[in-house]
Amino acid sequence: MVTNNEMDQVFSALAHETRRTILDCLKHHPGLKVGELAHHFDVSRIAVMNHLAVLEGAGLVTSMREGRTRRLYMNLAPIQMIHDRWSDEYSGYWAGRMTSIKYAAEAAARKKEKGT
Amino acid sequence: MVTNNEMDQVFSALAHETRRTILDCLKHHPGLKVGELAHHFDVSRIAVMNHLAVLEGAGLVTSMREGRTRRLYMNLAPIQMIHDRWSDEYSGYWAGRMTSIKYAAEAAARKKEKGT
DNA sequence: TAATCATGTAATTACATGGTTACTAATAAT
DNA sequence: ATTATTAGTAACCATGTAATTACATGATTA
Repeated sequence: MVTNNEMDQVFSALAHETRRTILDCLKHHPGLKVGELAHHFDVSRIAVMNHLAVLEGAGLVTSMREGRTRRLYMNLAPIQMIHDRWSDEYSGYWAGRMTSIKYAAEAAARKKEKGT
Repeated sequence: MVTNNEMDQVFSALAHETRRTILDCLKHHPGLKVGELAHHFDVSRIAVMNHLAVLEGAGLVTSMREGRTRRLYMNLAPIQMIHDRWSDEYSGYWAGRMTSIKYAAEAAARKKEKGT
């Protein structure tokens, strides 16, 4: 089962570009250390650590101690679980790929109009 | 294309139980009016309207004016687009369903331990 | 036209988030 | 043993979020 609280944590973890980029880093470089990871970003190491705490809280990042360092790993299982549940719950409501592309085009057009 | 900003909006829209429940309501009752929707919740009508604004900002809810009322509809296209992109980007990194179930069991166990 | 009803806006409040700097703790290296 | 390195904690600040109450707008209906 996946609780509402867990969903809150997973979705808000994903709702920040830096955190999504962290996941992407860990995808490409599994086992990265905290400091190494922090180098990839403009914000302070502390800010990155805060983001890590959010990701770990959501279960999206796991880590293993190794001396005075910590090795970090991405874990997509929580997303997978939400995905599995939603595929069932909303099966039949998903638009086809073409429909969603059409929606994207319309959204882009709307944004363009706003700009004038 | 789906921009980082759009992803931020979609994920933070989904990161609140009330908003997820709103989507669920609109799934079951498409064309619901604002006031009718608000009745389903404990919080004030204004709070529900704020949540609606967030969902509309993310493109997850659309609406059509009809006299003095507004009819609301769920739109899953933004989620679909993110899903399509991630399936590509992270294909190969998804754990099998069994693995994610195993993860869930471990998470539950960890939580139980903490409680003692 | 006046009364009513469905929405929407403004102002306010409490709390959460994302960031900073300064300091602490613990391991490794000289 | 001292020093440097890596990670974590504390305190703080600005901004954003989620909720509230009170008021405003705008369409129906009596």
